[in-house]
Amino acid sequence: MKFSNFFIPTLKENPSDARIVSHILMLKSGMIRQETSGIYSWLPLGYRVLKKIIKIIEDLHELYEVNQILMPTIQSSEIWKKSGRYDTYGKEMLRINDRHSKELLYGPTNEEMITALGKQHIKSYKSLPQYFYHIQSKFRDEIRPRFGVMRAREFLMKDAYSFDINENEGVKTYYRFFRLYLKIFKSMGIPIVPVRALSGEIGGSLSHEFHLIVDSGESEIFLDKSILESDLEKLKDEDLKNLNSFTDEYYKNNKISIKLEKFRSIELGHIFLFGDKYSKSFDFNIEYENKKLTPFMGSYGIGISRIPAAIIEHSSDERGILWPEEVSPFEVVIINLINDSDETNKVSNDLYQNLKSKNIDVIYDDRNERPGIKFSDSDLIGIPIQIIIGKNLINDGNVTLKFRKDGKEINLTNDKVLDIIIKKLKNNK
RNA sequence: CGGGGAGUAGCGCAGCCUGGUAGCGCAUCUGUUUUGGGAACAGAGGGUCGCAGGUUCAAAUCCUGUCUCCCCGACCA
Repeated sequence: MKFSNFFIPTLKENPSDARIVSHILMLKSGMIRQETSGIYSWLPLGYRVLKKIIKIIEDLHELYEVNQILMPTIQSSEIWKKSGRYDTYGKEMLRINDRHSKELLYGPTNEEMITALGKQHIKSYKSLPQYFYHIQSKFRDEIRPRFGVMRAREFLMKDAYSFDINENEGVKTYYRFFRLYLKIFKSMGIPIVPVRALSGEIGGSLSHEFHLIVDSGESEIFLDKSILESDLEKLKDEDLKNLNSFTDEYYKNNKISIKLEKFRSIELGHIFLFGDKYSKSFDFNIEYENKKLTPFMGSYGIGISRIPAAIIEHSSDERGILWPEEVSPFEVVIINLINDSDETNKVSNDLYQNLKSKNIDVIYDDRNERPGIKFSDSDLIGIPIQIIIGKNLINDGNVTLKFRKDGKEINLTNDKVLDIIIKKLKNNK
């Protein structure tokens, strides 16, 4: 993408409505636009980040043999009456009537719908286990939306659901998703911490949340610091179960007496093993060894649209955002400082075309703007690698490779840049 | 829902107390000069002052109602 064609309404001044750094930077960098309280449009820059996150989630769910589907955002009240949650869910649920006065709702989650789907189509125990997921907008009518997309009312969520023949198998599936989650966040460059949690509204016995530790986080967690350094993917199910890390709620309710450290954090994922709560209320039964079997279920959520904000909370400086390469809207930005030089134009353009042909996400700042503006925009939007092309090219045939995170600069002849960037990005993949 | 704050040009704000018909910075447009860290000068365009009603010769300003947004608290990915 050329910067001159890229729609990116950046702001020079801090928006008056934003308080926390991620909200400020997302508005300033033109990632999002508020439509009304707690409801946002994703503009090109923001949507690119979102799509990177979605791609990682999709690829890894595919790797874990989870079926991707797409359920509707609008649901009928009937299935919610069946589970009993139409009454208990409360005002968080946005209820709508259609022209025939039929009661509809904008789904806050999909346990009921997936259970109805399972009941209709899963007819034999031999087809279990079954795993499904989808990525879709949800609506929860929060009492007070805040912090931009961090606590929005409409938000994008990945929610997966599992059906197993019994609790034993359900627990295996649960830890399968647990590991999948560790892998997903690792692939996004996010140091995630799993914590034992209460199940809340969804119900059930086993539940974990996946948190990112940041000082501005809304949640509080208690944990044994050694967890932060250990490679959790290598642990056995049993060890994952016994990790010393808890949500504050769980910590207090269960009167945990071990000495643990308290951190502020953002919840990015939540998994539940809730058993037959929904399959039972839907009368979802399968024949098994001449008896009835009620599938054992779990659900596994990731708050996708919250992730970009969480990453920014975790990683920014006074100039702007610092994206991890894995989710950065672009991997490389080419900054051409001299717009009316044939030489810099040619080198910039060639490099741009070459990087694109190697499938590297590159944005080329070809605007007729002053250097200061180009530098500050690049820093603001947080692209990890900058290639600066200007005077040095004309004088010495050099371009400058600059890393957003530490500001380190390397001068190279322009024929070497391509190889070095390709090598660097490949090493991290 | 309780408590607080705010709606004036695309963005950030002043003006309101003490009514006299709207201003500043940034952005935008034109021109000239600039160009390795948010340029300078000259000129130009842009506003139903959130909305409705009232008071008044006259309302951004006073009064009443209403809508929206933000912040603090209880709820949540």
